[in-house]
Amino acid sequence: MDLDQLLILLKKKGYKTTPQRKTILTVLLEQKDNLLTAQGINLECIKHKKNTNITTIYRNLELLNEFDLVHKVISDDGTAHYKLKCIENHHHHLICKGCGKMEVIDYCPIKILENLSESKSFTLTDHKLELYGYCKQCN
Amino acid sequence: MDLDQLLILLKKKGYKTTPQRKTILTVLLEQKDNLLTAQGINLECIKHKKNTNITTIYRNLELLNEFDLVHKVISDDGTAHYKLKCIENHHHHLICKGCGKMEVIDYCPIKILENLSESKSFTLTDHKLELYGYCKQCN
DNA sequence: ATTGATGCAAACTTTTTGCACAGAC
DNA sequence: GTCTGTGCAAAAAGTTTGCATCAAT
Repeated sequence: MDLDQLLILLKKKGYKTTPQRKTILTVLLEQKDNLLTAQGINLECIKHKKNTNITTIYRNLELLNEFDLVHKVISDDGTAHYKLKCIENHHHHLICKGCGKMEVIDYCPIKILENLSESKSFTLTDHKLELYGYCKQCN
Repeated sequence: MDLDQLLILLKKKGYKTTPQRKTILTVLLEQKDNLLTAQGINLECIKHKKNTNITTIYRNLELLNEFDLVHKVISDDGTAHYKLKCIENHHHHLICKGCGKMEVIDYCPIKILENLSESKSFTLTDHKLELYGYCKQCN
């Protein structure tokens, strides 16, 4: 999925194409599987010399989240990190308890735990699996 | 692990036994595998007629977290939820995207995805596996 | 022309910090 | 008596909201 496809998708839903929206999506597309905070996106926008108000960034991220277009991960310090869903090929993250660095691992949950430590030279201490969906009442 | 054991453990590390600390630990022990926010703990303290300043709660949770005695889960709205690690028998959570309810599932990541939907009548839409540990540099 | 989008400032929520006083050892 | 713990108030950080204005369709 590229910039134009995303914009067309939003346009179909009644959302306009604006320079700010373009910049934010461009930044997210560039980052691929990297997780970025709202502040991080802001900095990237500045690098592109396309200053974008932080409020606008939040509002666009919320919009993207509504249509399930971004993956939102909340880190241990409570800050939200985002990346586009459309470019991810289903994988997960290694999060270093030392430096907080988030690294991508390409495989899916099942059976990765054992052969992970050596292949990434990452010492596993803990893991969190959170499953989302709808419970009996909400279904 | 019960209240006295926890208090002894902390005392060994140089931390004093105070009524507030006792109340907070008592509340956490009662909740077993339930996840509680700092505010939630506050409410429970009030129910016990042992009012405890919210700051004190945060400070004690931080202390417990330092010694890896609590499990800290951050939800999608950015609020931290806690429970004691010492009473959990390694499991994970189902988080309803509708109401946000967090329910315990007793098994571990591997191979639960397939037989989950029917056994809990929970419609899975998404899941997040986050692995924590130390990377090459931090090791 | 209409309706959504933006920018600014201010509000809000959760969490953290500074400081004086209280209390556990 | 010492030193950690507490409560209060204020600050900080991230995020959200209200409102007037701007701009894409």
